Amino acid sequence: MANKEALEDKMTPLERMRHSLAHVMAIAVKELYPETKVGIGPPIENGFYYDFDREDSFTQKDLQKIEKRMKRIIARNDAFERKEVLASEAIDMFKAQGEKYKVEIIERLVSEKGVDNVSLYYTGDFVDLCRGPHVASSKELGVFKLTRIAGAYWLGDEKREMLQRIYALAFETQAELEEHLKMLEEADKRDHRKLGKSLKLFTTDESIGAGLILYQPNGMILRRAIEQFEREEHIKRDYQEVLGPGILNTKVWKTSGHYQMGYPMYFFEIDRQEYGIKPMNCPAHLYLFKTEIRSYKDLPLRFFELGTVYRYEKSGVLHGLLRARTFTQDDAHIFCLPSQLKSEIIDVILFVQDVFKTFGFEKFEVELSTRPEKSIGDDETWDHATKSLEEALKELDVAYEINSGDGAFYGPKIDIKLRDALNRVWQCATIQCDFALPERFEVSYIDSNGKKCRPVMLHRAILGSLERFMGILIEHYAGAFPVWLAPVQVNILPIADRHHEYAQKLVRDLKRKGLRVHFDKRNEKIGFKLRESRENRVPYAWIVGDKEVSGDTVSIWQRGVGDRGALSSEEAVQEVLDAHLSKAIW
RNA sequence: GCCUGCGUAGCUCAGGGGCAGAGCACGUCAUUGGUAAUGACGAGGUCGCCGGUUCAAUUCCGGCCGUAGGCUCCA
Repeated sequence: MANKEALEDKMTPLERMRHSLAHVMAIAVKELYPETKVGIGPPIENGFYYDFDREDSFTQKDLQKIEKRMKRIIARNDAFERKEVLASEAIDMFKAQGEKYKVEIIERLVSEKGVDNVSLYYTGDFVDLCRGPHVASSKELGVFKLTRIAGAYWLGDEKREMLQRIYALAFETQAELEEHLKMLEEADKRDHRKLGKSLKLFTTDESIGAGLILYQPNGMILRRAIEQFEREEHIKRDYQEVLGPGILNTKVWKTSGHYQMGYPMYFFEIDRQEYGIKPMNCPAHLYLFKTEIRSYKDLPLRFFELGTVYRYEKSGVLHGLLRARTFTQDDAHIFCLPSQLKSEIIDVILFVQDVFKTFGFEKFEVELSTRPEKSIGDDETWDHATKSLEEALKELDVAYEINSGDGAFYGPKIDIKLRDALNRVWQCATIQCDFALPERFEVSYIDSNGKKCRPVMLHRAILGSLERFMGILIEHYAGAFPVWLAPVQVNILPIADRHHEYAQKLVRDLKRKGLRVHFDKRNEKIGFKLRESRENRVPYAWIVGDKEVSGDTVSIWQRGVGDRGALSSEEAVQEVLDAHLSKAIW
């Protein structure tokens, strides 16, 4: 076993505290429910968990009892004592206690790592196998709160037994804990599923089926705004938009390999031919490439598709817009010469950054994933591609981390993640080199010597899935979208019926400029209409009454600003138009 | 797919073996108003679906579907 000092170095004091609290939780559970067998209990971001095996399920009430007992245990102020023993001794001891999971861990350590000794930690009467380190005594433990119970497979293996995991938050001070709870509350308020419902963006229905999204008119406006922007940006950058069919003969999925790999897709039969609903857009693009003899002069060739795909996601992973069974990718495939690889990658990275920034995301994280053990292609090809990716990143002076061996079996890749307003990380963009598909579909171009050659293929997505990105946008802005994305940009609120005619003129003015306006004609008081406009996060409310009609003005209420007073109607229209066209973020 | 919880009006939710409840939204009427909720009246339900127990099930039990949080997956 690695030496103690090295491990202590690796664990921060906070992690050590959380880790020790996990032990305290195990002690509490064993004291309250002695028949329970313990699994493992590591520190995690914001807290810790411990896995238990017990006949009865833990309930929310049990959590309170356990939490109380933990506090009592901490008050006892037991020391955490470390003791090193022979592995065989430890096995005997845990066997005698019936702690089969601990026995399994030690046996693994012995057989896989060849350890002789293991370390045990004694806390009062409780002994746990653990490499440590721990706090010296329970006095040093901070504040914590048990949060929830969840199922978790032993060793993360879905074929093994399902244990009960108790999650807890833990911090050094009460203030930090409360701050974190506040953050969770804020995240809950921003939940795209809740906002999606209240802002009438999208819905789902159990009669329709799990993981299937229905766009409401407001959601469709948001989606179209994103799509239109993407089309324009792609065309600017010499991509050609294409569209493949939603179903392709299964033979194609056999050629691509998805069929043999058991890719989660849907199949059905027409005229005794089996078809598969597309879970990816690439095969169609490969066939489109093959419709002509391509010259090296045609490369790079960039096919772009807003491609709607269907995937048989497991029921348990579905999550609003973030994980649905049908979604649309902003997908593109770039066919190029190996020598063009680097500059293509640079262009894609710049493209991604541009797009992210336009949507209001300033912080990104980049990961480069290299060749995994199981992979196809020769060393030279892999080296060249990986180097191209890496050089592109270096040339752009982009900070990145390397995920060694985490690439796809068919090629290395770059993933670009963004951070949202709550500093959460979301995986969106991906740039993947693919050596497999050009080969499998036998695509080629003619080089300057008249020879047939295999082009390199890049798969890339910027937003990833439009649904998922919309979910991220909703949470990032908490539903208060910038003008260019807002389903309703201006709400016109007349004070009384006699102002409707003037209001209608304003509606026309705005619509003529292509702006999205809602005219609230309801027989309600202005306070009520304004309140609702605010709740719907509409960026502008224009209030019109006698004063405005006579002066050809509007009284502007602006989101994030409040009552701005009167402005001439002409200037007001121009202001909204500017905010719309400039895609200003506020 | 697995574990645990949940499913009552369009929405948010209360209730609980014996006539199904509230607020908001919706409809009608009155009110024509100046920056976060005008008032009155009305309509709205196979209590997710199927089966079982019971004189009686929305309520208890089982299965299924959906959903929430995790796990596994999504590399």
